Parts: sequence; C-alpha cells; structure tokens
Amino acid sequence: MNQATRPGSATTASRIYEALRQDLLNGRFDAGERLSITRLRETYQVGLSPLREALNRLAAYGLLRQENQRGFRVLELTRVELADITEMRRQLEGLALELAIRYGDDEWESQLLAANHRLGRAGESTPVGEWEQLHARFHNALVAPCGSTWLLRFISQLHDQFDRYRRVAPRAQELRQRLDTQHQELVDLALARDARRARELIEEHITLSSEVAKHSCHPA
Amino acid sequence: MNQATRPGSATTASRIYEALRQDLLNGRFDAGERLSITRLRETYQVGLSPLREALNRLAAYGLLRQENQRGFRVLELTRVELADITEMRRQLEGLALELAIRYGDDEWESQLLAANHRLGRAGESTPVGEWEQLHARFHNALVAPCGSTWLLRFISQLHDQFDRYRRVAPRAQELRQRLDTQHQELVDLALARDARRARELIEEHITLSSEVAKHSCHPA
DNA sequence: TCCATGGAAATAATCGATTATTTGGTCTAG
DNA sequence: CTAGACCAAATAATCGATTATTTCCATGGA
Repeated sequence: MNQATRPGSATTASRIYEALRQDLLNGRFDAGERLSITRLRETYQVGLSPLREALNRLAAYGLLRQENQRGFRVLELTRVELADITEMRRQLEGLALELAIRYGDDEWESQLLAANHRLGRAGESTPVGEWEQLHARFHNALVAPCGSTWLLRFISQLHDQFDRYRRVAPRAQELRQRLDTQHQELVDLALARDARRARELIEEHITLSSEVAKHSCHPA
Repeated sequence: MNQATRPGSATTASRIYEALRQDLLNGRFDAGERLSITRLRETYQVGLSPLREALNRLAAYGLLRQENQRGFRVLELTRVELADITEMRRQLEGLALELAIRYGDDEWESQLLAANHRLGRAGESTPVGEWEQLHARFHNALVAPCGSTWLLRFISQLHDQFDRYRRVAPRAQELRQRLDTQHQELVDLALARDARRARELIEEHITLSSEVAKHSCHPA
C-alpha cells in the first residue's frame, strides 16, 4: 500500500504522508479544496519541510493536484473520472485475478480464506475506516500472486482513487449485502480455479460498487 | 508526460524534477546508485528544499527508491523487472490501441501521420535523446484518444520505466529497422481501423523492443 | 580470525527565517 | 459604469543553519 519507505525508523515526512493519505481517502477534505499549507502545519503539528515533501509525494501519486506557485488542491469528484477509474479497475483487476488463479498456491488460498473471514466478521458496529481497510486487504489478497508488481501497484493506486468516491457514498444496505455475497462467490470461484467466471464476477462486482459510489459525484 | 504542474511560472522544484527525470531516463546515473543529496546540490546548482521535493516526486512516481533516513537510490535493472514492464506495456498499450481505433477521429489520424513522419525523418545523425522523444511522441499519438486518462498515465509511466532499459541497449541496426517498419505498419492498421491486427502487432512490437533492451540487464 | 562495541565523520531530515509570487481590493482613466 | 493598473496582504517557495540518524572504521575481547 505504502511506497517502499519502510527501512530505518519512520520519518516525519512519511508519517504525515500516511496521515494525509488516510484523511484524503476518508473524505476529511472537500473535493476541489485548496490546501493551505500554514493551516495543515497547525492541524498536523509538523514543520514545513516534511509537510511539503509529503504533499509532493501525494501529488505525484495522484491524490492531489499541484500547481506551480499555487500550492496543492484536492481533486474534484466527477462522474467521468469515476467511470474511468471503474473501467480501469475492471480491466486491471480482472486481468490480475486471472493471473492469480493461474499462479496462486496453497498459501494464497489460506490467505484468501482468512481475509474473507475477517471481512465477513465485520458488522454494523465496525468503525468507519476499518471495514474499508479489511475490504482493501481482501481485494489485495485476491490478486496478490498475479506475478506483476506493476499491476499490483496500479491496482492499489486505483483502489485509493476509488475509495474517495466510496467513502462519501450512502450505506445502501441491500447493495452492501449483494457486494458481500459476491466476495464469498469470488473466493469460491478462485479456489475452484475458474478463471473465466471469476473474472466475469469481479468485473460485475466493481461495476456494482461503482453504481453505489456514483451518488457522491458533484451535482448528485 | 509531466505531472500537471504547468500553471504559474516554473518552480525550481519542477525544473529540477524534469532535469533529474531526463537524466535518469538517459542513464546518467548508475543502476542502484545512492544519490548523494549534497553532490546533487552541487551538480544541479540548486537549494536543498526544491531538490528534496523533486526527489520525493520521483520516488512516488517510481523512478527512485526512497528509504527512510537512508536517502534515495536509483532502481536496479533486472530481467524480472523488464519482463514485468514489458508484459504490462503489452496489455495496457494493446488495450489502449483498440480503444483509440474505436474512438479516434480525423484529427487523430492527422496527428498520427505527422508523428510517424517526424519519427521517420530522424536518421543516424539525430542527437541521442531526440529519437527517444520522437518515439515516445509517436507511441503517445497512437493511443491518445483511448478515452482514459488513467490508462494514458500508466502507459507513460511504464514508458519511462522501459526507457531506462532501452537507453543502455546497443544499437542493433537490423532490429532497429524492423521496429521502424512496424511503426509504419501500425499506422496503416490504425487508419484501416483493424483493431485486432493492430493490437497483435503492437504487442509483438513491444516484445521485440524488450528483446533489444534485455542486454542492459545486470549480468548481461 | 571473527564478531561486537564505541565513537567520530558523513549525510539525511528538519526547523526557522527570508524571498518571490499570487490574490484581492481600490483607485483612476476612458 | 467598465477595464486596467497598482498596491498591500496572504501564501507558496526557497535558503541557511541545526538536529538526528546512519555509516564506517578502529579497537578490544572471545
């Protein structure tokens, strides 16, 4: 999930990067908002340099837009962008799932069952950001052994983008349940090594998630 | 190609970002090399803050590896990585080309012909980095109207990655000519709107480029 | 000989202050 | 009235100095 900055102890810049990323994903900022650097300094209680470095990383990652001499702003939420992200997720996660089914071993099957179990246990009382994290873990476990680090990287990036839309979305209980059912079916198809139907289902799954998220776009 | 930081006048950070990116693509640094910040300061004649911001961007973009408290290092060149980049280029550019053929209009056809013409005119006397730039332009023109900004973004990113391998590659004249021929054929198939064969050809084209680049990997 | 330890030198990260650019409002000329 | 120029306040970007961490080498013990 994070860029590989783990070795050595955490630096202020990488801590603030993660904090900002989470807050962006959780919709703590308004879409299109200009981020005042001085205000961020106060909010997160950090110095200027590490903060700016974190913002530069986030802009390069695609969670912020950077304009020379005009600072940083949060990306807008638009239907066109959501459609793009959705279609790319369909293509890339579909491909990755096929590859994962081809290459995944026993260890993968265990990890997948575990991730699915943890996700299934999360109920109504689960804290806001926690379900999203378990959900991300599940989808990551699904495609992890696809064999391509770049594919996984792009998928994570798109997942982060998609989360910005999902978070704001209303909790349609019925749809939520259909999505949960699909998770279970995805596990079954993966273990059965049915690549064709698994790919069909994950594409359908992503499209359905997108329908839910669509409500968070601008005019509503 | 660049991240959208154009408005306002160029900042030192974005200038040094571009300079470093070009130098990384052109192989001015050794693979795996640790980048000494103080040395970079002297080489590029810039202050510490903008330099660090540029490095942070490049790391988030994937052209550098950042390790907490241990600075930045150039990525290694490995066969595994090249194979991954190549396969992803095949998938993503293949998809993008199909979409471009579906959605591209007259303007696209003109741009494509122009880009192809400019690339064809570049001969032996063309400066080192120039051919690569024209080549990148051509490939970009090919897929530009695919309709997905994320797909184009990923393709550019992979193209930059691939360039690190290509630059070092020996100039096998015969292969170079086959690649040139393929460029012409790609244009023909695109104008004929033959999506299936165009996709087949671009996948073959990328694979062939990769064969040439393979010589630049570590043990040789 | 080989590892472990300590400490200085090198270097990465951060801070505080300064400079450069943009923004928003006001005034004047047409 | 409107358009343009100008000024002051806000804020982004950069610099120079300081702090924290790692690296490297020397030394001593098993």
